[in-house]
Amino acid sequence: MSDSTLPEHIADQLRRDILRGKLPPDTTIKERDNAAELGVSRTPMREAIRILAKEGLVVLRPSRSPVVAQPTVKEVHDQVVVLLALEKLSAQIACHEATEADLDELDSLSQQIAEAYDTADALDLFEIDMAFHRKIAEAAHNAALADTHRSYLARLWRARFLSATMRRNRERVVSHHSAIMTALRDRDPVAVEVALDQHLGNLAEDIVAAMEADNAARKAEAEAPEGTKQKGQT
Amino acid sequence: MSDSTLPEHIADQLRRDILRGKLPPDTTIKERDNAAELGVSRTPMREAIRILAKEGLVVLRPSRSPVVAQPTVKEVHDQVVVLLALEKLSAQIACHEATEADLDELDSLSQQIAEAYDTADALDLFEIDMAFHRKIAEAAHNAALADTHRSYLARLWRARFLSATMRRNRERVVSHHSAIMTALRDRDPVAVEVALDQHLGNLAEDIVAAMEADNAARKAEAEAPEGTKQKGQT
DNA sequence: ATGATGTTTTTGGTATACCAAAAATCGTTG
DNA sequence: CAACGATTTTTGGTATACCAAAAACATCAT
Repeated sequence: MSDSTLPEHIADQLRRDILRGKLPPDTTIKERDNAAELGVSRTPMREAIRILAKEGLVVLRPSRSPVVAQPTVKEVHDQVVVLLALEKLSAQIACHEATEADLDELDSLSQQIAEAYDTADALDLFEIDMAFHRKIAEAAHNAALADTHRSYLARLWRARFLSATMRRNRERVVSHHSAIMTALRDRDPVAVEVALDQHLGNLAEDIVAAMEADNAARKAEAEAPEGTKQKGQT
Repeated sequence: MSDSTLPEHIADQLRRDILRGKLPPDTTIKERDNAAELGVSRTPMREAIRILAKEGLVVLRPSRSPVVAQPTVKEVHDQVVVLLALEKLSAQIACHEATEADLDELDSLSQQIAEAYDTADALDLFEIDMAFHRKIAEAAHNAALADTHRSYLARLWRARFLSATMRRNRERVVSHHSAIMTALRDRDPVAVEVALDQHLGNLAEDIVAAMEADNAARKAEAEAPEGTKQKGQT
C-alpha cells in the first residue's frame, strides 16, 4: 500500500494515527506544526492532508486548520450502504468474470480467517478480512469498481474495526464467508447477493451500535478528565 | 460548482479544456509552463493537477510530467457500469427518502430538457441532463452516495458528451425521463430500476461506439497532420 | 464589569528558490 | 557510422519566505 512518495508516506502515517484513535476526532492538524514534527516541509504535509481530506478522514475549512473528521452515525451508515452495494455489484460481476485463480485466492483467504480466528491478534485478523472483501471487488475485473470499493473500505476502517472487535463471532463470520464462496463457485448471482446481504446486512447496525458505544465512552472520558481541566490543547 | 479557492478554479479550467478536447489525450501538463500561462504559481497548479488526477482525468507518473489520460474503451465501460449501479441504488433509496420538493425539482428539470431539446445548444442541454441525474442521486439523501455518483458523472463527462451529441433522440430521452419520474412518484423501487435500466442500459454500448468513432477520427487526424507541429511533445 | 474595537498572533494560501532524478543531446571513440 | 557515455536541460519534488485573513487577546470607553 505504501507508495514511495513522501506525501503518501505522510498520509499513511497520519491515517494510521487517525484510524487507530491516536488522533481523536476534532483534533486540529496544523500543517506547520505537524510538518515540523515529522521533519518535513509544509508542502508535502499539505499534500498529505489533501489526500486524507479526499478520503474523508479530515475536513478542510477555508482559512482554518483542518480537523480530524468526526463522522456522524448517519454518515457512516450511508457509507456502509454504498459499500454494500459496491460489493454486491462486484460479486455479481465476479460470477461471470472471476478466474479460477481469483476463486482459489478467495478460498485461501477465507481459510486463513477460519484458521486464525481464535489465535491471531484482532488487528491481523481484520487485515485478512479486509483482504477477503477487497479480493471480491477485484474479482470483478473492473478497475473503477475495485478502486471505489477500496476507498470505501479504507474510509470505514475505523468503524468496521470498532464493530469487529466488539462482537466477534467466529461461527457467523466463517459460515457467511463460506456461503459467499460457494455462491461464487457456482457463479450464481442471486445466491451471492443473498449471501452478501446476509453477511453485510447487519454490518450497518453493528457499526451503528459500536459507534454509539464508542461515542459514549469518549464523551464520558471528556466529561471526567483526570484532575485539572486546562483549556487549550497542546 | 466553482469553489472559491484558486486551485479549484485552475482545476475547473483544466477540466473544461480536457473534457472539451482542447487538451487531447497524452498532452503533457507541465506544471511550470501551465502555471506561467495562467499567471499563477506552481503550488496551486500542482494542487489542481492532483485534483484532476484523483478524478482520473490526468495520470501522474513518478518524476515525469502528468499527461491527459486516454481512457481505454474498457475503462470507460467499467465506469459506466459503476455509474449505473450507483444511480440505480440512489433511485431505489430515493423511493422512500425523496421529499416532495425533490420530486418537484426533478419534474422541473425533466421538463426543461423536454422544452429545450430542440432549441438549446447541445452543451446546455447536456448540463441540464447531468443536473437531472445528479438530482436523482441527491434525492436519496445519502451524502456519500451522491458524492461518489457525482464524481463518476464528472469523470464520464467527455464520453457521455460524445455519445449524446452523436445520437440525439428526443423521444427516447424524454419518454425515458418521464418513466423514471412516474416510478419515483409512485415510489416503486422495481419500476424505477426497470426505467433506469432502460434509460442507461444502452448508455454503455452507445459510449463504446462513440469512443471508437472518436478514436478513429483522432487517429486519422494524427496520421495526416496539417503541416508543422511546433516545439511540441511526442 | 462588559462590550466593542484595535492590535497581535496564528495559520493557511501563494510565490519562489533550490535540488535531484531522468531525458535528451552531443561528443567521443571503437 | 554506430554505440556508448558525459553533460546539459528539463521537470517534478521539496523547502522556505512572504502575504492575507481570521481568531485570540488586550485595551479602552461606557
